[in-house]
Amino acid sequence: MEKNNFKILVVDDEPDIVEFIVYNLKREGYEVSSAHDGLEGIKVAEKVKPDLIVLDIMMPRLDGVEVCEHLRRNPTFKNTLIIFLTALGDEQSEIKGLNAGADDYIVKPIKPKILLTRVKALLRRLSPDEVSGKNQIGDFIIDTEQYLVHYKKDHYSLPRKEFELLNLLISKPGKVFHRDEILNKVWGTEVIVGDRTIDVHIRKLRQRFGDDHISTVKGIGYKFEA
Amino acid sequence: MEKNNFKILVVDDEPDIVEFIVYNLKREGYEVSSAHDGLEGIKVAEKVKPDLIVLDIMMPRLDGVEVCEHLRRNPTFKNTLIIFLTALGDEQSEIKGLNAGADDYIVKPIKPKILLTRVKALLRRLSPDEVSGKNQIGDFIIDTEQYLVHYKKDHYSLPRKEFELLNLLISKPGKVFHRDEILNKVWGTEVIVGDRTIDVHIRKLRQRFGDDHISTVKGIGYKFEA
DNA sequence: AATGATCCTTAACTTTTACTTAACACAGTC
DNA sequence: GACTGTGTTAAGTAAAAGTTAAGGATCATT
Repeated sequence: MEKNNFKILVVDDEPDIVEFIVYNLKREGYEVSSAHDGLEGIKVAEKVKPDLIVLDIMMPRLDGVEVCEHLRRNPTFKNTLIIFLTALGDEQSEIKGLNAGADDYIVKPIKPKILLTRVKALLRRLSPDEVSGKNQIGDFIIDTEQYLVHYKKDHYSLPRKEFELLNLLISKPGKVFHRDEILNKVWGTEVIVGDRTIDVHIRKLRQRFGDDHISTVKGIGYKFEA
Repeated sequence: MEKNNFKILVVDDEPDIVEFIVYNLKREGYEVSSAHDGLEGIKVAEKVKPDLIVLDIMMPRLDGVEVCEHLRRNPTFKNTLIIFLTALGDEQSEIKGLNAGADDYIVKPIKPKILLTRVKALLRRLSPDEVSGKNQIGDFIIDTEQYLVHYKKDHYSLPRKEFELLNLLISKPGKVFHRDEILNKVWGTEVIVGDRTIDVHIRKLRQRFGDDHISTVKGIGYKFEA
């Protein structure tokens, strides 16, 4: 069981279904809470501030669409992901749900695999900074797992700082990274290094891969040219 | 037809389906391009940099899942939304698709309403990011993230003060900015510079973009002409 | 623990670029 | 026609980044 820190709230009036979903989500390492109708759902949501809510549409007291609309009005939940559960073929609910601000819906009966992949797909969007795996742009492929940079059919094993600097710049091609930002993300907030340190590492990257890929924006910082 | 600036790419090997989807999206005001197989899809994507891609899974040359995986490796497309088209009940593709980094999928046969509400739901999530960092007026686009000024299909990398001055004036087209105000906002309160300094920077901007965009209000300051 | 290799940071120096100034020209106003 | 505010230009100055080599830190190897 991998560890991840996402909080998920499951709201449905049928206890069996809640249990079934909660069980599957917990097995994946999510932190799961639950509620059994719309009103309770809102209360729990306000308390635990989940990253994602699995929300049944047909419920007593307050249906899923209303819950969704209510939550979306609150800035706290503007970026909370919401997945609806709908009865098979209920196209109307589906449209209403998405219009109410939901991010996805799943048709009952629920298949665990489908549920989990969709949850994962949505949550991935929540942590965009994560640069795991491979990162390709132009002639470059950055392999963060192996700490390797593939460039034009060759591959290089860069020193750590050089690698992290390049990886940072490449993570958003074209974006100008302020020197402060670079220091924070590559060197961390605690360490204080001199002004020329960044330059020296930039220079090494330019020596390796040519001057055309990293450009200077004077007074601001550096950027990777797409 | 409302105006929105989102670019959508449709990739499917069946011309009828492409046409059908393109027609529906265009009616909503989206800027739509299309491709007829995976390889072409990637090429077009790299050219137009769409905000969202509607991607068929079953295609010759390169199937949708592969296209998706390829694109996701490139930081440029890290936040590009991807919707898969799958045949009815093909649960395996669905899971593979979402694992490959898709944001949603739609089961064929496609119903326009479903397609459009889902497209809208996904794009809504994108908007706040898109807006920040870009400022468009007339022929100008100020990109503060890349520190670039796009002007009539060309782009310029201005020195800092010039950039900030232009950005200030353009932030409220038509408004007259007092010289004092300009000094405060661009130069800061601490620094004291001579009278002619502003003029010189205004002049540089006029040299670059022509005299028609920035006009002098004698005794007061300058303004950007909309 | 000693060795050697690699990597990181620094400091001094050079180069480049951007910014400011000063001197003067011009235009409109009283 | 003196005054005020802005336009223009080129030259001087300041600031940021580039470059280099050297010293120290770190790490793997023996």
